[in-house]
Amino acid sequence: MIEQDIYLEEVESEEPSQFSSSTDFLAYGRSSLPATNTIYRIEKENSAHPSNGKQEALTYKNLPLASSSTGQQNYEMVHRTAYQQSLSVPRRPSKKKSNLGLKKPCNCTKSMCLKLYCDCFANGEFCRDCNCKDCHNNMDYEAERSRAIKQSLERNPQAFQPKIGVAPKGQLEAERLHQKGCHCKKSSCLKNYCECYEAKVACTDRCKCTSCRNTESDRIAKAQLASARESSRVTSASLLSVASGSCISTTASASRFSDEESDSDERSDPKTRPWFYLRDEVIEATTTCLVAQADELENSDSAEEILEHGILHEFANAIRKIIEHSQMAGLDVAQQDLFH
DNA sequence: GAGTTTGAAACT
DNA sequence: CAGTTTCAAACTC
Ligand SMILES: [Zn+2]
Ligand SMILES: [Zn+2]
Ligand SMILES: [Zn+2]
Ligand SMILES: [Zn+2]
Ligand SMILES: [Zn+2]
Ligand SMILES: [Zn+2]
Repeated sequence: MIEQDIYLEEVESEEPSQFSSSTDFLAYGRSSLPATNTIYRIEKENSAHPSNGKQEALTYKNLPLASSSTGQQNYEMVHRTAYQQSLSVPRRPSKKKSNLGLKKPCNCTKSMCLKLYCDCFANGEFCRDCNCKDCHNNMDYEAERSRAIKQSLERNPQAFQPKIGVAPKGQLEAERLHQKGCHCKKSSCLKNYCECYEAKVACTDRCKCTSCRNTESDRIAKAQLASARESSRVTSASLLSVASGSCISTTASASRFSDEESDSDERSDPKTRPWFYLRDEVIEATTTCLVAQADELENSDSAEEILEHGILHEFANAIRKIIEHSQMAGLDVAQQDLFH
């Protein structure tokens, strides 16, 4: 198992350059076929495993087979595309943030990964590092797989076309929308059940969704709200930072508490310093409160001014509480739970 | 991890 | 084409 994995890595690094770069036809969700006339035949060869003579390992070759002047989509081309991508689409590392663009393993159990239910198959990829059971989406079942591709294309000639239009090079946002549209009924198109929402695009008139909250105007409003929240969050945090003197500041109030003059820790009592009471936890708790306040106000159709007012009020409350606690000259003043 | 919800794909 | 079933992922607890 492990040995085979290593060997496949070797194959990947040896041969991918024979194919055109995948970036030409990678798109969200699905692959589009490269603009090429050449049809390749994929050959499977059995060869001894490099580190284990008994075990068979696979190597794949691409051989020019024919030329098509039409460029018409057929299952052989899909086949080739799949192989290209199986080489070029990076496997999803076991754990990593921002998995965008990386193939994520499927978990199919009943489709043999030969129906569009399977994301790997639907993306024109071979299953690799998947958790599927009884998987036939690999070169061991080349014929069956080709038949399945052909079937899928018969049912829907667009089956392997990208569902979301590719943003053309120069034109931004041109038609980066769902081509067929969704048919959501209960998600308001606000959960990843919705293909539009999942692709981070707005629903359009192509969609036949009911009670949609993923229209273009919905998205704009949401973005504005988020940016307002973020800016207020940053403002709050920076205000607290300035107040604590952790910022190099030219303001009088900050320089009054400047730490520069005192070289030694003992020279001035830490308890007289703002930063002693405005530790990271306190700042974080305060920020959390402010964000929570923002969230509350967000629901009541808030003009942005009202929002800022409320947040400022909450900020004043926080500062007041912090000062109260700092005046209790106890040993670990700031360690008490401030917001209970 | 188990159980539920969801909507695309498949089927009739 | 419409109605139903199947399926795997998204989600919930
Ligand atoms: Zn699968
Ligand atoms: Zn898979
Ligand atoms: Zn599979
Ligand atoms: Zn939707
Ligand atoms: Zn939609
Ligand atoms: Zn919608």
